[in-house]
Amino acid sequence: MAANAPDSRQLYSVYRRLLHQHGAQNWWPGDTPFEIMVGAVLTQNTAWSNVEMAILNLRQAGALEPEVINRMPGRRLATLLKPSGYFNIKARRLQNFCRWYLDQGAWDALREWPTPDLRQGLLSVNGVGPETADDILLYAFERPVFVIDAYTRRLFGRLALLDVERSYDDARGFFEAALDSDVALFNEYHALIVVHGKDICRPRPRCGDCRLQSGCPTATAHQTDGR
DNA sequence: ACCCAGGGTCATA
DNA sequence: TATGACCATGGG
Repeated sequence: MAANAPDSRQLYSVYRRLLHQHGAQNWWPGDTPFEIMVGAVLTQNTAWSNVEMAILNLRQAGALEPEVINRMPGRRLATLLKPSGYFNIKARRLQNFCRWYLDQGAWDALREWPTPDLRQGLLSVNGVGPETADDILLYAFERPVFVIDAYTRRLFGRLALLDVERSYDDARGFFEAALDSDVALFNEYHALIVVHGKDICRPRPRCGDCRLQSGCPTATAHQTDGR
């Protein structure tokens, strides 16, 4: 039932309100492009506080470099990743990514790739899906790509600006068509959506009768959308 | 003792 | 193509 035609004014209005409420976030929380890429993989369905512990482990082990991650035994890597959860899968995914990253010539080569090619390359890695790829494109390679995540769907779904059922690429196209193609804008907007989601735009409480993962669709009595 | 978190892949129908 | 199972830890 949600309106789906891109509406620039509404999207910019929401952006200004988020910025006013939360202040500039200056993302991504990570020092180097490669650390950002690692964080993007590790944060899949995982609280960032857990990811931080895993990245700290990697740093202390001198393993925040693709060559080191690649030649490390999978078991050893999984141990370092333990606090971030899904550590066996993530160890494999990180090594898949690092192998691809080095095979393509690492940063100096990849930074020259056109965005569509870079996106396809990232998606070709087993363990890198659309959101992880776009995190990397936007925050590491500074390409104007609008990241869609669970917080984005929840917030704009509740604002009735976005149909929650739309596909990832469709939802991304919705934002990219309505907003100026601006890296700084996309960067800050997504960061604000996440911060707002953690603080204010909470998940809907479960109704007790059903066990749907994202909350009972009929349990509408809540005051968690924020203003 | 729940519930949730900045997803993605794979097997099945 | 569409749903479900699975992955797993730390914090509220």
